[in-house]
Parts: sequence; structure tokens; C-alpha cells
Amino acid sequence: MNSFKKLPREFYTRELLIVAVDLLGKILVKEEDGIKYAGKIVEVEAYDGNIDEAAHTFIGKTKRNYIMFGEGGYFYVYFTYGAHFCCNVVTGVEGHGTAVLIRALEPVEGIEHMIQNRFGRDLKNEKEKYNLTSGPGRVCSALNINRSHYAEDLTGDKIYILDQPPVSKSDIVRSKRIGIKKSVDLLWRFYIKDNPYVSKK
DNA sequence: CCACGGATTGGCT
DNA sequence: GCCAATCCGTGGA
Repeated sequence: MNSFKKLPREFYTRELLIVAVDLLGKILVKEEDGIKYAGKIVEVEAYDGNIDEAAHTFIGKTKRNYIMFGEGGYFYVYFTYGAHFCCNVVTGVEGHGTAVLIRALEPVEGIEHMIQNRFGRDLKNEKEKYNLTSGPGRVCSALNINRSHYAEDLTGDKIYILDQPPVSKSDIVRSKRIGIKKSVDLLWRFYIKDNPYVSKK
């Protein structure tokens, strides 16, 4: 049914901000244990350790962030605040500590599983439907993304991204990033205008 | 070894 | 709107 192809390595090895914008509207897919999840990427943020103090790679290569220094097309998953996982798409060529944080998805497939992963029960109200994947921690919770997905190859069969037509430039909003204390003025957050699954306006 | 704080979330004031 | 929860990577002693 879906004739769109898995994004190839060359999509990811391009420059950080180009990949960040181009990821909007694409479909993130995860297939594991017979469960398939899919969601449209509606909100992202870019991080670059070379010039961006908020990036985990700003301090140089460590055990935690090494995958961000590899070539594009791998998954960087980290754990934060003692409670949440967040997932990123590594971009650029080998040696550049750059990645795009997936901040929000619009659920497409596997929605019942997402609901159970997030709440462990059925939806209480309409509002919860839009809270399902509207935030980086929520995305990982809904899709059951954790430490085991660190460094996953996005050109493989477990986690990958399907191509889609580009989002019109007039439908993309650019803003400051959320929840950081350093390099706060970079306009490196991008989201799809008026999409109800975006974490915050 | 120990202290610090974070690319968040959800619950309470 | 404010803030505690809660783990662990990182850096300094």
C-alpha cells in the first residue's frame, strides 16, 4: 500500500539543518516483537557539538555520545531526568557530532499499542490522544524506545524512516529550542504549523 | 568515591 | 505556573 521508500544513508549524511527540516512529514517506523509502530514526524530540534553548547557532543566524544560522531543514519538514544528516554537521528559525515532530536509524532499505525505503552489503560479523553507522542520523552514511551535501541542503524529493518512528499516551506515554523539553558538563541527547532501533536507553540 | 544537574513529564498549588 | 521525582553520565577530589 505504502509505496514510499526507506530513506537511504545519503539522506542522513547531509548537513544537520537540511536533514532536520527534511525530516518533517516523514514517517518514523519501528518493528519489534511483532508490533509495528508508525508516526509522522511533526517537530524536531537540531544539535551540533561544534558550535552549540547545548549539544551532548559539545564536551567531545564520550561513551554516552559516541554514536553522534559517526556517520548519519544511526539512532542516538539517551536517558535523562532519571525517567525519560529521548531519541535522535544522527546526521552528517563521520566525525561531526550532530543529530536531530525527534520531539513529536502524529500517530499513524500501532496507536492502540502506543496508548498502552504510555498510559497502561485506554484513553480517558480526547486530550490524551494529543498527548500520546507530543514531546521527546512521550515519543519514546509510546514507541517503547529505550537503551536497547542505542546506535540502531536506520537503514535496517527494526527502526527506519519512510520518505514522503516534502512539507511546504510555508507550513514549517522555525523557533528557539525548548528546555535548554545554553545556546538558547539558536533557531534550531522546526515544526509543522497548526499540527495538534506539536509539543508546544 | 562523591556531588551535580539535565535536549522532561505530570501532578499539585 | 511551579516543582519534585529519579537515574546515571561526567568531572573533580
